Amino acid sequence: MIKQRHSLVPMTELEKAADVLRVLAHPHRLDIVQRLMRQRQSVGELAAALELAPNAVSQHLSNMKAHGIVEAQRDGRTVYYRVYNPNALNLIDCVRKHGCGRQEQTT
Amino acid sequence: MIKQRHSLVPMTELEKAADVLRVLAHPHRLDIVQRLMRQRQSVGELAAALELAPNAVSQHLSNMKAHGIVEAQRDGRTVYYRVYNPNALNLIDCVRKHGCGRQEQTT
DNA sequence: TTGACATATCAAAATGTCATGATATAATGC
DNA sequence: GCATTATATCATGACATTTTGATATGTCAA
Repeated sequence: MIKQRHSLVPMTELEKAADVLRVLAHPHRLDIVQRLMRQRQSVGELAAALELAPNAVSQHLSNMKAHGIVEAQRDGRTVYYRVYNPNALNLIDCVRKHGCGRQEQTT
Repeated sequence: MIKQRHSLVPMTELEKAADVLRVLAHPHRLDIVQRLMRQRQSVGELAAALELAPNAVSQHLSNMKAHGIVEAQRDGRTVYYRVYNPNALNLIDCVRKHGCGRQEQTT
């Protein structure tokens, strides 16, 4: 078994990755995504669960949708969202599993 | 094999995760981390590789150090950095592996 | 001690993000 | 059509981040 050195991800890819990370880097949006990982939910359900104004939740969702993280599905007058991008899902899972473990720092 | 539903990560944890994600959500910092994953590097080496001013790189590093992502080690007048937080490392690996795959969106 | 080099810190302008309230659109039932 | 409910969009002030140049610190060699 030969130890393989990773090749460097090119800048264009890093920019895309940073775009997605920036969207995920918000506690409310992380919370939304982890809930959508369990099952699809409507804007209103999420707003109630997170105790946020519906328009705030709608904005977070539209932000994530624009970045391909979630997708919408309208049913009557309620709109259900689900996680769309499986890689964002992987990332979230990574965050969830490891707690993204920041040790307490000595600043 | 029973299908296990994930428990929800509490808000306090999500905030910590978001903190780290926010720091990683920058193309230059991602680039720095992926290079440090291969081997430790000095500020000057990184600055040359990224074609950035040394002070800019130093600031990125100090930001990441403050969040426990990298650590510094001085050798003479040059300061070497390496990845410190193994979970940040996992996250980066996740980003690297999957390209953090944003499909092109239809906005 | 002085000069040179490597890194770090500081400050300010430019830019970006967040939260909030007001308004707009979409779908339903009457 | 009109009222109601569910989402979405827009605008704005507050706040955070990024970039840049100027300055400071730390280390070495002579």
